[in-house]
Amino acid sequence: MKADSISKILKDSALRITPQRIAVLEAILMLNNHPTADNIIQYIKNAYPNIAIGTVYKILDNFVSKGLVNKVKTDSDSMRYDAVTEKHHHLYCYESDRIEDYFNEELDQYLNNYFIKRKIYNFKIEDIKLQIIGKFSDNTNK
Amino acid sequence: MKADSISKILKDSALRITPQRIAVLEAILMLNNHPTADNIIQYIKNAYPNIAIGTVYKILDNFVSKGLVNKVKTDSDSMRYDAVTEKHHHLYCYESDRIEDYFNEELDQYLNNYFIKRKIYNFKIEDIKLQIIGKFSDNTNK
DNA sequence: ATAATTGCAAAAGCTTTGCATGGCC
DNA sequence: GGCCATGCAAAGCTTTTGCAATTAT
Repeated sequence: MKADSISKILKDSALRITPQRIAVLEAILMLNNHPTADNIIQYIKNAYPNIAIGTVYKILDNFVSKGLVNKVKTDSDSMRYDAVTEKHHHLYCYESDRIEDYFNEELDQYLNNYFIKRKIYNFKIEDIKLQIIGKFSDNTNK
Repeated sequence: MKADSISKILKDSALRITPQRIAVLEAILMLNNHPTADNIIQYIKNAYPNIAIGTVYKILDNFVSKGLVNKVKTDSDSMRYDAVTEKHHHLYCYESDRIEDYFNEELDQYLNNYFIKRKIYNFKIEDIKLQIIGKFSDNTNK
């Protein structure tokens, strides 16, 4: 992805355009396995040896609060980040650390309708995310 | 819950019965909002001022590996623990930190069947967990 | 008896914070 | 120019680790 299109994404989110922000966003988009902050920092360091860890965390928080990036919950210590903002679910592989996106509008529709008919007492649903746990049949890490 | 029944649970899981383990398991069962390790430690300290933090973490790991307790992923820093081992999902309230269990066998059946018909390429599903995000209508924290 | 568990304290992550410097608009 | 973002280093939290002492079986 070109720096131009990334700049545009930042501008559209009313974020000041800085080289660090471009680098972080590009890293998340390139590293497709839902990178940790550390993955991102390592990736950036090639082109950008002086970037500060704190800066990356601040940028990530920033992106999250603007809805540009989402946090992905995992069982392990560190938070992972996801630049795909369309509604989707996740496939978790318990063998590798791989997490893949899973899109299925048909199922989302079904679940929406299901919970309209079958309300949960005392709870107003805003979103439903599936954690689909299992194993990839190949062994690549993409 | 009586110490007797808790001892039985430990014995059934082939775990050595110690006062610390009884206290931890009792705490998880009593604190119903999916407690953090720290919640558990605070709870235990009343009756048991000298319990070591490291011990509680070791006990929790132990319980998790025996399947007595499950870890619950959240957006926040700390892991939470769940003593309910039957298949269930979670309601996450984004306002409070409340997490409630949600059981629905009918829906589980449907999802099982759905994914038998509609396989995910390259992925073998072992379990599906719903994260149902929203808001409780009351304001209690139970 | 012996093997596992505990307590303690230190250390190891990951993430946040404060503040002076520098850069974007 | 003014304000916001960055770099740096320190500190905060949660969790893990190692080891000697203690306890369960």
